[in-house]
Amino acid sequence: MRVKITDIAKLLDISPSTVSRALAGSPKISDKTKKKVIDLAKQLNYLPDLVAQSLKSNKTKTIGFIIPDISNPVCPEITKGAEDLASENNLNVILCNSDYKTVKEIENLKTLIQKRVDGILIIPAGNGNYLNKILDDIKCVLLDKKPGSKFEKNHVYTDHEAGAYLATKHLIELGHNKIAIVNGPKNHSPCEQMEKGYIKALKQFGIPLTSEYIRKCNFKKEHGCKEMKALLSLGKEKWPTGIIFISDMTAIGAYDAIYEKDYKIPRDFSIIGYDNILEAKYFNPPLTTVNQARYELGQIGMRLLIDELKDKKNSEKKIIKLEPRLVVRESSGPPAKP
Amino acid sequence: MRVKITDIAKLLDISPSTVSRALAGSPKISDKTKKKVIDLAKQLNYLPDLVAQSLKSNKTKTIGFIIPDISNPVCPEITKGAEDLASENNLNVILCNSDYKTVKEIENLKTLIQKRVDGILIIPAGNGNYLNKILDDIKCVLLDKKPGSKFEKNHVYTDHEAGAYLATKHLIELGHNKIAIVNGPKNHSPCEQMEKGYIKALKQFGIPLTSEYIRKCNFKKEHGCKEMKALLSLGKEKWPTGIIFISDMTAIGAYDAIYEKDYKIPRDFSIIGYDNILEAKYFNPPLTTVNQARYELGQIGMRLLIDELKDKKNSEKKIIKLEPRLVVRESSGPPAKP
DNA sequence: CTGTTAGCGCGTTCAT
DNA sequence: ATGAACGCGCTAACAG
Repeated sequence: MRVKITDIAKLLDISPSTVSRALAGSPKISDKTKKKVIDLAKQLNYLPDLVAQSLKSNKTKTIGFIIPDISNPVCPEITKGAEDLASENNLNVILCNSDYKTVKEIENLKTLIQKRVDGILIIPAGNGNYLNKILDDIKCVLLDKKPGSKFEKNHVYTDHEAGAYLATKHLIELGHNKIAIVNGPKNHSPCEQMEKGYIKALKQFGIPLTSEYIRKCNFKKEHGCKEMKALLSLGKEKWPTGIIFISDMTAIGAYDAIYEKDYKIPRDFSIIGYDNILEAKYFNPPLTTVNQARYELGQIGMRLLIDELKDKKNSEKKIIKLEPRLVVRESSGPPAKP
Repeated sequence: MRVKITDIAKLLDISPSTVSRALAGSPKISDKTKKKVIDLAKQLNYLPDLVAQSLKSNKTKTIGFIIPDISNPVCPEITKGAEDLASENNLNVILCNSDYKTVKEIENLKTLIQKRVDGILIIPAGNGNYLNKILDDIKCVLLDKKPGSKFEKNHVYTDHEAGAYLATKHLIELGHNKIAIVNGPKNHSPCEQMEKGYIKALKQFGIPLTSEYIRKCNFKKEHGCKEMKALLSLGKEKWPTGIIFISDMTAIGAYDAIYEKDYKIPRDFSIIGYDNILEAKYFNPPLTTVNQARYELGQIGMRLLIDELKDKKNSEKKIIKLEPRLVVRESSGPPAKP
């Protein structure tokens, strides 16, 4: 059995509240009793029961953290940024994967609320518009989702519209005019933004949209490979010469499809990824990509949440936008002359 | 204010215990009251307070999960394996990073115990021998640590001795006899095992040990780069021609050091990594490495823990050993002829 | 300075 | 089939 406050009280023949106060360092307790209590507690290896404390205090010192998939290479650093700061503030993090499913996300949310977490950090699986009801009066921060017109929550997000715009413009300036985007699923906030940025750049440079060049897939390598194969099957005349992928992982899947047919990058296809994962620099050829500050995203999100936890009066919500940055490497170049 | 059982009771003019029983589906409650209660609960969006339940039941439905660093590319998949299974079993996971520091690890452990987690999954930061006292009567599973002679806990680990042996033997069979290992820090269980495997292979093939060829560093890219530079500074005569790294990330750091001096892989140096991260296949050249089943490690660990949670009688502890596998790619080849 | 009492929200006796 | 009373471990209000 674990030792509790009443055990110490009995052994010392004092009341439980005195023990509690002594342990809490209350100034009203004599130094003598304080010492007695603290010594015995140490000796018995007493550890306060945080569940009981939570019931009383209405605080759990625990944060819920919901992300799509920790094995997506983007997530670990976001998580680390959040966890590091939580740890510094004596907070623990419950990690939940939604697997990009809003149903699972909502289940996770309910459980977290039942566990009375002090706050929630969430990267929405979908567009996140459905979250306002559930999150209601929970302190929380939405990550990587551009806030809608009526935002009621804190937001930290990367300007993916700008990211996709930069990538598209880069290809256009290299001389490409047949540019495809292999985007993520519909109804996913960052992907919606990326499509906007892509279209904005094309329009700006007077390049007509081609519906076959706007494709959707999921975030894994295999999906990128499959979409690249679909593009290849369009026939040489209609091939896009520059392709932007939703993630570095899907881009690397495209490498597979391209090499399988003995084409070359960037001679035949310029490939641009997204995320700038650590390994992108070492791909063959090194991948041109859009860098986003992942650690900061998590860290700033947790910062906002912690600020809100400390803040008694329910002050105004904050929005923080992070700027992505194009990283030009060798997977992009001018298109082959016909 | 959140709605609680007593609220429902008052509105229905029945006792809290009846509500509690109805919600729990007790057979002693009439179907009529049951329906009334359940309907109202749904209507009021009642969610039971799990903190209060935990205090009563001594169960938190929460697992503590301590790893060195979620941003180390090995960890996410282990975590996913564990979390997926936890999720299926209505368990949540509190994620803690020890940052490879035993001090932080022990702090995390204490907090988790105070939060009364049902069990703990841990990848020890060091050799883990100090853990027996603290974990004492906590249900837990040690991950990626070879059990000592007197094991009192469940263990799931990869046979890193075999992994390093395979890598070393591969280099020897290619014709190398100057083989270095850039290992992880001392007192780290997997690294101790790897050194054993390396030495075993050298001995078996009658190759003498060279102390300068046994190096230690940390797990990040930069550390691998630094150690490779140190090896390069040994001078051409003493250069090892084959080098085994503790991780794919440190190996890729070595690529940097090698390319900086315009040497070639594997012409001048054969490089072998460890882990087989998803991206290793796409490095330039594709990295020969040792594959370990990461998702399975986490999953099997959680399986064991869940089994132990269900098991009333404190049954015997289990040890599960996973076998690594050499993945030969193009970063390893015969040494250059003198 | 210290002890007594009460209550956080729930489940579980023990009554009826 | 239902209600009253109690306790999980801790802290805070009240009393002295």
